[in-house]
Amino acid sequence: MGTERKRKVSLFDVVDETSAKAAKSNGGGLGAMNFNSSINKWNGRPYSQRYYEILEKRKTLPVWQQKEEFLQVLKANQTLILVGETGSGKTTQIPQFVLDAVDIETPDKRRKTMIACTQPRRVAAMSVSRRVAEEMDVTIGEEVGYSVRFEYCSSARTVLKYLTDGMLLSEAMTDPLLERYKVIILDEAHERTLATDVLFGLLTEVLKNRSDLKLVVMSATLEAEKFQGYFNGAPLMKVPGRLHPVEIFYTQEPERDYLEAAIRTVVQIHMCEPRGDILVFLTGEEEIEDACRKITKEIGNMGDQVGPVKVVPLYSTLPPAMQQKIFEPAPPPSKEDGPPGRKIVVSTNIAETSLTIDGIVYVIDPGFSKQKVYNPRVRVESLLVSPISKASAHQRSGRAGRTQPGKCFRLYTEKSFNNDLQPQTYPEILRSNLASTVLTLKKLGIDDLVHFDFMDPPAPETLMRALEVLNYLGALDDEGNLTKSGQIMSEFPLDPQMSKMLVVSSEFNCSNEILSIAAMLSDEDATWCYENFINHRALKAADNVRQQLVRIMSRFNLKLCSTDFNGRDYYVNIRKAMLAGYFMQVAHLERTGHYLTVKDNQVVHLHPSNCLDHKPEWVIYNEYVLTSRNFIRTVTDIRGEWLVDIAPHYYDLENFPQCEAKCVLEKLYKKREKDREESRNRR
DNA sequence: GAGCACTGC
Repeated sequence: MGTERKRKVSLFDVVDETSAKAAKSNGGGLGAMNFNSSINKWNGRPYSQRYYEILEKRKTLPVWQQKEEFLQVLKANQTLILVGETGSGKTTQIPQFVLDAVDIETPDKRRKTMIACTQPRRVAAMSVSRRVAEEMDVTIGEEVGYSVRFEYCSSARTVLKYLTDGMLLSEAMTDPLLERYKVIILDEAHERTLATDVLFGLLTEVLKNRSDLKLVVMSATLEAEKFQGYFNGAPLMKVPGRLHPVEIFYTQEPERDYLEAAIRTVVQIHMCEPRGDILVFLTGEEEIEDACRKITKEIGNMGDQVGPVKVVPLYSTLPPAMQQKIFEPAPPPSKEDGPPGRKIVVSTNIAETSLTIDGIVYVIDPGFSKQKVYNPRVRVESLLVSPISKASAHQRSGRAGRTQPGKCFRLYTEKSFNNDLQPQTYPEILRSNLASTVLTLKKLGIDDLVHFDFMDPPAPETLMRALEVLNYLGALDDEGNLTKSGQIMSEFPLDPQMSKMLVVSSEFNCSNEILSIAAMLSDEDATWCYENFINHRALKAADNVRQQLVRIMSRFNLKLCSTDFNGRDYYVNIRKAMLAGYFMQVAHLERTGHYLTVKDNQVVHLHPSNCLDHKPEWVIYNEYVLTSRNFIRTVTDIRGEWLVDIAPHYYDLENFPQCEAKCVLEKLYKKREKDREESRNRR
C-alpha cells in the first residue's frame, strides 16, 4: 500500500466554464430518463405538484451540472473524493444521484441494501434527511430515514439513510463489513471528527473485503490531495460552491488585545457601513458576555446619531430559548428616517459550522478559538485558547456571504495569516484521550493498533496510555486482547471508566443507583439543573440515557438491584462501585490543604460547582479540567481503605512516586495485614 | 467561585 499511496490521479481537477457547459448540454439525459415518469419509483405513488416545483430548484444547484460526470466516475471506481464548498448542494443531491444509478438489490434479489450518508452532527443528519425526503416526495422514516442516538427514524423500506458518523461506527460493531450498505458517503470529511477518522481506517479495510461496496468521501476544503493519497489515488471531483463574494480586510499591525479590537471594529462598522448584521467570533462564554455588555454600552452612549442595536450572545450552553434570539430580526430604526437598526451576534465556534445565521454581512474574526488538547503524560484533556487554522478562517469569512456580498475583518495581519496560521486544524484524533476509541477498535477486531491505517496516526504515547488504562480496568488482558468484561464495556456508549462502574455495580448491589448516576453524568450540565432546582429537559434526556443503559445491562444479564435505602451500606456500596471504575482518578488532601492527584502528583482544586460541605481526605473525580486553574469537577468522598481493597493492582506501592499519599497507603496496607492476621489468629 | 464545538446498538 505504501507505494500506491503516493500516486495521484485526478480526473476532474478544475471545473472551468467550458466543461461545466458541456456537462449541462449533454447531461440531463439521465435525469430526464428518471424523472419523466409521473410515478415515484420509490413508493409507487404519483408525484405531487410540489415535487416538480422543488425539482426545478434542485436543477439550478451547481452539483447538477456534473451529475453525469459524477455517475461515470462512481461507476468506474470503488472510491471517489468529491470536493465542494458551501452551497454546492452536495449533501442533499449526491445521495440521490447515487440512488438513481446504483442497484440496491443484492444479486440474488433477496434483500435490499441501503445508501448511507454520514454527518458529524445529529441536527444535520435529521434536518438534511427531512429535506431530502421532501425532495424525493416520500415520507420521512419510510424510503428516506435517519439514525442518531435515541432516534431511529427508518423502516424496512428505507433506501437512503442519513446518520451520524458515530452511529455508523457503532453499527460496524455488529455488522463489521457494513453489509447492509451498498454505498457509503462520508460527508464533511474535512472536519476530521474522531469517528470519521476511525471510519477512514475501518472502511479501507472493509473495501478490500467487499468489492461490491463503494465509498464517496465528500469534503469542503482542499485537503483533497491528502485524502487522495490516503485512498490510493482515488479520483477527485470538484464542484463549485455558491456563495457571494466576501471582501477580506486585515489589520496593518498586530493587535495587542483582540477583545478590545473586536469591540472597536463592531462600533466602526455600525457607524460607517451600510445595513447588514454583524457576527463576531470569540472564544468562550465569559468573554462573550463581557463583550456583549461593552458593545451595548458603547453604542448606547452614542445616542441617536447611530441606529439601535440588538446584541445577542451565542454559545452551546446557552438555554435554547436564548439561542433562538439569533434568528430574530434586527431592530427597526428608532425614529422615522433614522439610521437602520442592526443585529450583532457574538458567538463561539458554534456559528462556524453548527449554526447558520442568515442576514450576516459583516464577520469579525480575531483569529482564536478554544481547542481541546490532550496531554497523555498526565492523561488530561484541556481547553486552550489557540490560533485558528487557515481553513477555519476561510469558513468564518464565508459566513458573511450567505445572502449577499459581505466583508470579513480579520484582526491580524495578512503576513500573520500567511506565515503563522497552520493550513488545517489538527484532527481530533491527535488531540484526544483515546481510551474509548481503542476499546471500540478492539471490539471491531482491530488488534494491531500500531499498524492500523490512520490518516494521521496518534502519538504512540497516547495509544500506550489508552491501552494501559484499559488494562487497569480489566477490559484488556496483558496481551492486549479484549476480555469478557471488555466485551461488555465496549457496548456502552460511555467512557471506559463509567462502563466499568456500571458493569461492576451489580456486584456492589447498587446497579439501579449507578445507572441513574451514569445517566446524569452523561447529560450536559448537571450544574444548571441544580441551580434551577430541576430542569425538565435535562432530566428527560438523562432518563433517555438511563433506559438505553438498562437495555444493555439486561442483554448481558447484569442484574438490576439496590441496597436497602435505610441500611448503613446504601451510600457506601454506591461509592465503592464508583471507585471500581474511577480508581485512576483519585486526589489526596495534603497537609498543606490542597489536593494532589494520585500517582501524577498534580496540584488540583475542587471545582466551585461541587456540593461537599467539607474537604475529604480522598476524593474521586469525574473530570479534570484545566481552565483558569486545575480543577477536578464532580467529586465524591471515598475512603483510603477501599483503594487498597478494590484496586490493589493500581495501588501497587512498588511502582509509586514518593508522596504523602504513598505514606498513608503504606499504613493502610500494614493495617490490612494486621487485621487479617488477627482474624486468622482468632480462628 | 466557573463551562470551545460535537458524538455514542
